[in-house]
Amino acid sequence: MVVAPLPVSSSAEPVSQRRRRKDARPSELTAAALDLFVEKGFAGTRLDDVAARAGVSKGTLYLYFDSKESLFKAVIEEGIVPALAAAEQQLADYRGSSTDLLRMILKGWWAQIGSTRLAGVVKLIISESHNFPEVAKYYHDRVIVRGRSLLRATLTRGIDAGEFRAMDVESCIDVTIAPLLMLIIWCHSLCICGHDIEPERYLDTHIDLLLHGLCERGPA
Amino acid sequence: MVVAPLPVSSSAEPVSQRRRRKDARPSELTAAALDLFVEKGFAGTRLDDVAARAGVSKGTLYLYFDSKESLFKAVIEEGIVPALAAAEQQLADYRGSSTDLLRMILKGWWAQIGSTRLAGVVKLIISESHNFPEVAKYYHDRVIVRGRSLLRATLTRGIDAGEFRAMDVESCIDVTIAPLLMLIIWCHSLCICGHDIEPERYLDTHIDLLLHGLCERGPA
Amino acid sequence: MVVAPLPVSSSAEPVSQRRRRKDARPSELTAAALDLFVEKGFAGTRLDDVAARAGVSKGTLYLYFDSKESLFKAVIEEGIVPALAAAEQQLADYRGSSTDLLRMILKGWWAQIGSTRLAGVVKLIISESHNFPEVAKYYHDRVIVRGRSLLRATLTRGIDAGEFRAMDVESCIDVTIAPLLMLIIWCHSLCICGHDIEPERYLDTHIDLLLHGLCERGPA
Amino acid sequence: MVVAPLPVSSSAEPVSQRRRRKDARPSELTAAALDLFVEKGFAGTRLDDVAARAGVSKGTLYLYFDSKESLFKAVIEEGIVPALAAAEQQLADYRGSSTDLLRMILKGWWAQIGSTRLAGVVKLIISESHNFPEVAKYYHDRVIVRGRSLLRATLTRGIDAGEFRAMDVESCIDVTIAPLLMLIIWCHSLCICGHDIEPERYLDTHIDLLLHGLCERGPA
DNA sequence: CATGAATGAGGTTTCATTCAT
DNA sequence: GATGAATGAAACCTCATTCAT
Repeated sequence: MVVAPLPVSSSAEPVSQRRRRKDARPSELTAAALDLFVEKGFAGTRLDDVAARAGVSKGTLYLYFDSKESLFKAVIEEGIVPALAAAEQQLADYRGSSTDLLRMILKGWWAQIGSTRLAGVVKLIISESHNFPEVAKYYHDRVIVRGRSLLRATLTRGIDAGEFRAMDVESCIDVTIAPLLMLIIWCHSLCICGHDIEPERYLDTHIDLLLHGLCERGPA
Repeated sequence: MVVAPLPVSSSAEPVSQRRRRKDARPSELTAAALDLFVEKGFAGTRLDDVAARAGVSKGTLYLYFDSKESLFKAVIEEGIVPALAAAEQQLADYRGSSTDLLRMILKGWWAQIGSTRLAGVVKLIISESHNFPEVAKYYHDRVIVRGRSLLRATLTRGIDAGEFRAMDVESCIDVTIAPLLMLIIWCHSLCICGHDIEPERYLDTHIDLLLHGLCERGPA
Repeated sequence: MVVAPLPVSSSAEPVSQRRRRKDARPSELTAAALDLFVEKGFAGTRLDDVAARAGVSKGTLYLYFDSKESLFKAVIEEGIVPALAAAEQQLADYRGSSTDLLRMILKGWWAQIGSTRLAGVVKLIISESHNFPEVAKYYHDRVIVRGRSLLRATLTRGIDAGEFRAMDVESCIDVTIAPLLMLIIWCHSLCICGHDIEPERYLDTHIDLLLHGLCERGPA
Repeated sequence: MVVAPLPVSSSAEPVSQRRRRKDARPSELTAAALDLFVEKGFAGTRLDDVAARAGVSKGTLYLYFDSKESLFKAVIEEGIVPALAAAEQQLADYRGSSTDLLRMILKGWWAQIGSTRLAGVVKLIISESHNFPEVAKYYHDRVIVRGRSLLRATLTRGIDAGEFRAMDVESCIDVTIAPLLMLIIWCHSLCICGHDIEPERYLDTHIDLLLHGLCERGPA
């Protein structure tokens, strides 16, 4: 029971203040919920706090979402798919070396997702998928499969072109993704405690090691 | 609040059945708690269920632990430190190439931690550290710092010996660890949904890419 | 709090569509409320549902009624009194045997009240009077007293004329009324479950037994 | 999820105070609930009040009943069936005139049910069956069907023996029962408001009218 | 007049914690 | 030492009521 995730009311006619507010509410609420779910986990988040952070009363939440669980699902759904679709489009007609393409994907991922509030969604999925199998399935089908396809195409292309060594592509995909996801987790959970990570340096090292590792004698 | 981390009752004198049972209780309880904390998260786990899984009454939990939170801390404390100490000892007097040492560390980590129930502790820390800063601090000081030292020493040794390229060691450590931690998370949270990971293959690829990436012309 | 019990707008002057609508509103609302109060009880009825059934917004209810309770009272008040007044008038100048009069009252009650939506009001009083003593008092004074008077007069007349046996009139009244009220309750509450009642047959049997019971050797 | 409706612990061995209390709890709770359900209706009854009346905390209710609804069902189930079974047994081997039998049934009903707290259960069914179809079905099958059978047998026996007129038995049953049920309703709901009923007189009149009505020339 | 978004008190339900047995 | 019945604070959720539009 989610309404109009994106209030695209670019018509010329004047919309009432009230209507504009109502259109904006769902994403105000999911934004507040995202922050708290990421911070406290699903079970640890109180709807009181979500409402307070969004600046509304507890009851208002229930005008837009049937239950805590449906709010959770809306948070996930609203977050990722649009971003991924954009990424796919952007890379579809890339011309250039696979090395550059791979570098561009990883950097782009950081710019578009990893460093934004969308990263919280990723954290959420990782933490809560055990308790929400349906959400995990949804996310798997809509995001993971497509994200892996992107990398698979890139790696395969590089191997076919002789840029990369012949390797087990499927596990290469996983090993490529893993440091990205851990970066999110570190930023969201563990930065607090002592050891700070500098994302740019971390990513550069990951890319450097990866491309060196993929190429027979290091990347061009 | 009593916590007997390891029921080392290897004394020769005969202990009564009841006494042995009492000594074993704490770790029976933390074992049950670990499973459920990993599966449902801290807030999502009910002490009823912990007690039921351990085969005792709910009240008994409070004979051994002051509160849900102290049970959580005991789960963490009991789990990791002994394992890490063993690993440090094992590697202290290693003689051989840094390449082999690094390979051995990663494989050993999987054998001693990643594939065992200790992995659940890691998952827990990752999921819940936000809500338990003290636990995160404790874990950081006792585990993360020492684990990173191990890798730092290995990488530095390899660079000094000319086996590895000169690189930014600190971020290399993180990038090396990340796939290990993600492997745990995948096994504990996401395996359910569709994409199965084969740990051995995944680790081999990680090691292969890493060593290729670290060496100027690939590992020997 | 406005209550227009009967929208008697039979004036000759033309009223605007809007005005006619406004006059009709209160009874549209009480009609919707009656249905739901009967079906779910007072506490179990949501004003949302009342408004939806009447085809107006929830706020509109509050233009006509101060509160849920005042809506309830209006439902009761609007329902019964007019019908009873009509019945009294109709029977005032009856000439004929008491047997026929009694038969006519019971049949008439079914035709005018028992089989109509007014029956719901009776059901309501029965179910909710405990929670609304004032409403019960009001109903008692306006309806019960007068209804019993009607029967008392009829029975007394029959006894005085030698048509009926001399009996305890007050309890005869109650025993006469009881099957009528239970008929309403059965139709409104219990018909659902299995045992169907055929009101005409039921009434005929009631009248037959009653008149046989009242007369020394059965009715003429 | 009801436990041991009747704590038949007449064994000689001493039971702990605590155990005895636990056995008694369910019926203490249903007794309290019955009172309030009858008085306020299902939706109008707060579990706080039920708990308070039973002298326990709100949480304790949930040790014995899964939900408000299951408490309601327990109230119904616990109440009637035993009483009816007793009545059936009592009448099974009756020898005597049908007139006396019928009189005995009606008087007995008042003594065993109508004048006891079981009457509240009847009131409840009447008020709430609309909202709880399953409960209504259960009650219909277990109570109504059997109660009607009792009367059917009696009436048929009387007609066959020539004591009663040949009549439509099914509707006679309903008309016989109706004043009993209304008596309960009056005692439980409407006595408050003015018109008091005297049950004994009311019943005598009902029986008098009924037997007179059934017999060709009045009962013997 | 009419709307329906917003409110918040109050209901049902859960669960960490206590304590008499 | 062990139990599990009892507690009550706090969570989720509902809905009568209000008020800006």
